[in-house]
Amino acid sequence: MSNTMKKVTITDVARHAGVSIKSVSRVINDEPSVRPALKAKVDQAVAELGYRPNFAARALAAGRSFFLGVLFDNPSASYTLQVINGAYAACRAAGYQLVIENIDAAARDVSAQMEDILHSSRLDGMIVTPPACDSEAVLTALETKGLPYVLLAPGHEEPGASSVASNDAAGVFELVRHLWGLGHRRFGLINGPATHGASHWRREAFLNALAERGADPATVVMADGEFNFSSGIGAGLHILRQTPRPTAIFAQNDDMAAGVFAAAAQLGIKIPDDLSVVGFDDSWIAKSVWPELTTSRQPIWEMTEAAVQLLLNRRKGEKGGNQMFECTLVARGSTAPPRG
Amino acid sequence: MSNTMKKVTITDVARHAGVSIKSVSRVINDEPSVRPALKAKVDQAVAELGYRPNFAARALAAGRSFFLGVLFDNPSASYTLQVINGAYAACRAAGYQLVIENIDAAARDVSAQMEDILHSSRLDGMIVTPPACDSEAVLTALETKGLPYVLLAPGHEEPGASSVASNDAAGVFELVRHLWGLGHRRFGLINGPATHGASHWRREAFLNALAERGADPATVVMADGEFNFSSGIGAGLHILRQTPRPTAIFAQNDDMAAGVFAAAAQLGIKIPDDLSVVGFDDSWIAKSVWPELTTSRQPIWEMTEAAVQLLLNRRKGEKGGNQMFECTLVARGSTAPPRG
DNA sequence: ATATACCCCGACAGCGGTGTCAGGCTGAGA
DNA sequence: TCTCAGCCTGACACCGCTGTCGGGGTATAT
Repeated sequence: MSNTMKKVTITDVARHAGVSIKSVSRVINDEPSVRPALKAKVDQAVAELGYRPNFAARALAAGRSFFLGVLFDNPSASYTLQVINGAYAACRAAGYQLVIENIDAAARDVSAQMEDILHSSRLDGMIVTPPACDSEAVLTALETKGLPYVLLAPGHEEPGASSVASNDAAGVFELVRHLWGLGHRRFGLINGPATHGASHWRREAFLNALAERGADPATVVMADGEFNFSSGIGAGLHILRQTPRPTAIFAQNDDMAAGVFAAAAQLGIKIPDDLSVVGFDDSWIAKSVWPELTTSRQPIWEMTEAAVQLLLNRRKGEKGGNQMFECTLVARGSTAPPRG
Repeated sequence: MSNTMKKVTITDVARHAGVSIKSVSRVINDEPSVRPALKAKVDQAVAELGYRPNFAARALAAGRSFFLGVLFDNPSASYTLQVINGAYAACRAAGYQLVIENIDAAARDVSAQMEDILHSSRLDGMIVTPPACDSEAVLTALETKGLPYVLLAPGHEEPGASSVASNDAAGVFELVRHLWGLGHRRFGLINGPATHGASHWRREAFLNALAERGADPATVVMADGEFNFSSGIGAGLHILRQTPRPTAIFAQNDDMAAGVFAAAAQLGIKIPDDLSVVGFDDSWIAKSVWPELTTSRQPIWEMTEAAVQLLLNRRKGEKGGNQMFECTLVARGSTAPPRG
């Protein structure tokens, strides 16, 4: 093991193994056509010396940085952190480093921000999270810079772009099946902001699923939110003051669903006795309310790992693809049969 | 501006400005003894060519990486993200990159994990967040590697180490003053885990503040939590079932305070009418409950920025220091005079 | 005008790897 | 046994920037 502190370089390894530095380099990089015997010698020397390649030197010589970036726009705590964790794990496993980048896609100077980010940190690739992945300016910047990127849950079909998405529609269908099965017939729906693609397709999926069961979509009480807690309160209050009051509310993400809890508390409405609530994402907040929130789990971790893989594969010349992940129903305490 | 795409190197700038590359380097690095006229020429050339120094080359030549790490152990969403954001901003401002590192300080192989992290990513410094900052193994690894580090809210006095802390005691005193002023006399206290230094001193501060006002600390109903939501529920239930029931509960962080909300809801206890609740940190969850949580704001952003500065200054040979930040009371809807 | 410091600036050698390319070794075919 | 691919391996330049150090310029004193 590495008793040796202080920088061991490739030259040391080469000398120790009695081969050339280039050969060591080949072994390190898993290049083809390296005879097993050579590889063994080198591997042993590496182990004995505790050698670790120097990032900077590799980056400089190879012209790549071994850095992958994740671009965030809306730092919604739970979602963001899940993405970070997933990407982090995948990166480390691949010998890459993860760097976080933030922009404000709503601002006027998006292009300048992107220019700045892309220029200053020489990334090998970038994962673009919603809603940045739907920003024209962001994609253009990426494109002109020629940086490989993969879109996470993009709201639109980008011709040649790689993407990783979740089957939200199926997830929503499950949710509806669940609620319908419990006996609910009067529904409330809280949409997300129009800038997020998810807002559209989750709404469509919800209304379609209802229609499929013979319900009249026109009876659904809708309200708009911002994918955050406080907007959920407002939307929740709006919906819960309708007559007849819905017995179940679908909030398009967990944060807004939590807001509905607050709204219900204010109005003295008990969950799940008087009202069932479902969210979407199964983010951290879903288990931070009481009763815990029934929701549809989006496999964010897996999706992010896939995104990293896509990025790495593109380096090897492979074409990017479009992967789809399934959402799964997570039934918790916030849903129950309607009373009466 | 930079119409020019494709790598502009320091050589290009030097040629364009009619100076040597070393002079450009000097200007870039703000080295002393550079005549204004020279600096002006270089700056102009840099601007005209849209030059950005290459990270890898700088890192390789200078023997530093321009990377700062933040070490996390307990990915408590809100806290973690606030730290990341603060550190991110400070890093970018200083021309550094931020890399996130996770470990499991409770695991047996902490040393191996640290070894791995420290070896593979050649950081220039590291910010160590709680509770990792109190892990013997972590600090030892840092020390033997000789990597500059700064402790964020450490639970103990580490002789030569730099640290940034918040004045939790004062924050807790404020909280007590607030509750006492409202008329509360029977209190509940939810502690954090023993591995966190904060658990100890927040408890002491709370009991002292009460004693100072003539209350008998022995009447305080205590329960232990884990600094997370669900443990807050359990602790809350425990406390709220006591007779006589406390009229106010201090949970040592916001997550557990939110748990108390859930516990109260289960027992049909109304906040703030029947029970006042206060937390600590003013993290994201404080505004994700209803009524919003009265808490003590810990200036995490500022603290993190300070930590980065400390790290950067140490590079310049300055000695590290120990900075202290004040906590401020944030009165929201979860506190009110006790009923009756 | 000349000497004496002092202050700037430039030439050059690496930092630690990787890409290129030529040469050596291997095994198959004659 | 000799020839000729074909597969491995090694020598070397170079990626873009910074540290060192010596030379030249500038200002001040004489």
